[in-house]
Amino acid sequence: MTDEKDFLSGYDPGDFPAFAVTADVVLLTMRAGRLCVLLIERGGPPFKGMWAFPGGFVKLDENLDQAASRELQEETGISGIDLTQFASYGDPDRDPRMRVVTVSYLAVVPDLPSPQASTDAAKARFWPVDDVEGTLAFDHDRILGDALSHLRTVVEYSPLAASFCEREFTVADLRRVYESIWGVDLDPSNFQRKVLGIDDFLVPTDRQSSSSAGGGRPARLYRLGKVSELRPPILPPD
Amino acid sequence: MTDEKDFLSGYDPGDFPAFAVTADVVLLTMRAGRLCVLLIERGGPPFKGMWAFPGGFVKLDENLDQAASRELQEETGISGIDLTQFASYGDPDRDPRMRVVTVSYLAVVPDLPSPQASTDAAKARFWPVDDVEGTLAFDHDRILGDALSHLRTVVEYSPLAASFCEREFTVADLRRVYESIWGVDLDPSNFQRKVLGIDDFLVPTDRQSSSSAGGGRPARLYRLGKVSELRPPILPPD
DNA sequence: ACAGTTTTTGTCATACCGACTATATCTGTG
DNA sequence: CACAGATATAGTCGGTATGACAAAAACTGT
Repeated sequence: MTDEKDFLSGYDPGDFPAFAVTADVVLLTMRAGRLCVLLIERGGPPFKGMWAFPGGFVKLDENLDQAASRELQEETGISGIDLTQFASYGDPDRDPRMRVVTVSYLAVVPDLPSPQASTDAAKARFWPVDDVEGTLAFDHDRILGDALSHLRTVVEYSPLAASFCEREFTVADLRRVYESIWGVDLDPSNFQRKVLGIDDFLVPTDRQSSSSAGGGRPARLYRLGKVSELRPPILPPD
Repeated sequence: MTDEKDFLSGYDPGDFPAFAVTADVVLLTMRAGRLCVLLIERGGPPFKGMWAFPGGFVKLDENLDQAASRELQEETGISGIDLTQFASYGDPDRDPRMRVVTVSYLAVVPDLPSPQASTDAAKARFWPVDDVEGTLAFDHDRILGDALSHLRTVVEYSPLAASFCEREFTVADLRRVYESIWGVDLDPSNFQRKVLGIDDFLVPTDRQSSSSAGGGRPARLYRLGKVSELRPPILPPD
C-alpha cells in the first residue's frame, strides 16, 4: 500500500497538494412565475463576459458556512437567510488557472424589491434559469443543474418552497412555486386540500390578499408554520 | 467591497489560502442485524489510538469521486461499488495540524466475507455504529451522524437499502435492513405488499432461500430491479 | 347586471395504509 | 409421522389519501 494510506499520521505539515477552496451560492428566486438565479458577469479572463455564481475564497479563519454567508452578504447585501450546502466540485480542470474545490450552497429568497441594486455591482442580476442553461462560466452549468435537481426533490419533503414566498402568502402563491419548480400544472383544489392537511405547515392569518388584476376571489393569507418535514410529502404528478 | 469580490478575475495564481483536500468514505454494512461502519485505527498523533474513516488526500490529477474510489480501493480492496457524495466539512480546527477540507462519501455493501483481511491493515475493522458514536477521531462523529441521517432519508425514496443485501435476497432480508436503519419494527405482511407493489424494484427469481435455523417457510429470492426512485416512497412509521 | 376569474368547499371512485387474520411451508422434536 | 414452532405470504377491513371533477363564493371590469 502506498504512503497515502497513513496520511493522517505520518507526514510533514505543508507536504500535501495545495488546493484553493471557494464557497459558491446558487441564489434562486421567483419572478413573474419564472425560476431565476442570481449571476455575476465576469470582468476578466477566463470566461470573460460570461456569467457565474457569486462566491469566493474560504478564509483561513472561517468555516464553510460562514464563507458562503459572507460572500453572499458582500456581493448582494443579503443576509439572514438559510444557506444549505448541497454538493462540492473539484474536477482538475474546472478552473484553468489552478486547482479549486468549490463547496456549493443553495439559497432561496422571495422576489427582491431592489436590494440587488444597492450593491456596487452593476454586473449582478437575476436570470431566468431556462435562459442561461448551458451558457455559464466554469462548471456552473452542471452546478446549476444539480441545484435545480436538488431543489425539485427537497421541496417534496421540506417547506423550502415557501421560502420563495413573502412572509405572508396565499395557497395559490405556493402552488405556483411548485408549478414553476416542477414544470407542471397542479389542480388548485387538490393542492389546497393537501397543503392545508399538513400539520404546522401553513398557519392562517385573519387577513386576505387583495384580489389581483383581472378579478377573482381574494385569498386567505398564511404564514409558514414550524414544520420541518412534510408528512405526507407533496409528490409531483406522474 | 473587498478584493475578494472579483476573485475569479484579478489575482495571481498562488495568491490564495492553501488548503489540503481529502476524500473520506463512510462505508456501511449490516452484520447480524446491526449497522456497522468501517474504521481504521490511527497509528500516530493526533488522535492516536482512536478510530477514523478511510480516506486521504485528493491528488492533483484526479477528481473527487476518483479520489474516494481510489482511497477505498487502496485501504479495503473494495471497488466497483456506488459512492455518493453527501457533504463536505472544513471547520478551521477540524485538524489541529493544518487547514483541511474533506469531501465525504457514503458507500453501502453487503456483509463482506473477508475481503477486509486481504489488506495489510490489521487496524481496519467494522464497528457497530452504536458502539462508536461519540468516540471517533477529528470531527468524524459529526460526519457519521450526518451520514446516518442521510441514509435514513435516502432509503425512503431510493433503492439504496438493497445495497446492504447480497445479489439475491428475500423480502425479509430487505425488511431487516429498514428495521435496523430506522430502529423500528415493521409489519412483515404490510412491508411485503408495499415493496412488491413498487414497479421494477424487486424482480423475482425462480429460486428460494433455504430456510434458516429454527425453521420457517422458505422465502422467494429477488434481485434488485432497475428502479431509481421508489414511488410511492417507503415511509417510516410515526 | 353580467361575464370572467380565482378561491374555496364538496363529491366520488380509487388507491393506499396499518392492524389483523389466515394459510402455506419449512425445521425440529418426540 | 404427528405436531409445535417459526417464518413467508395472502387476504380482509376500516380509515385515510388521492385525482378528477362539480359547485359555490367572492372579487374585477364592462
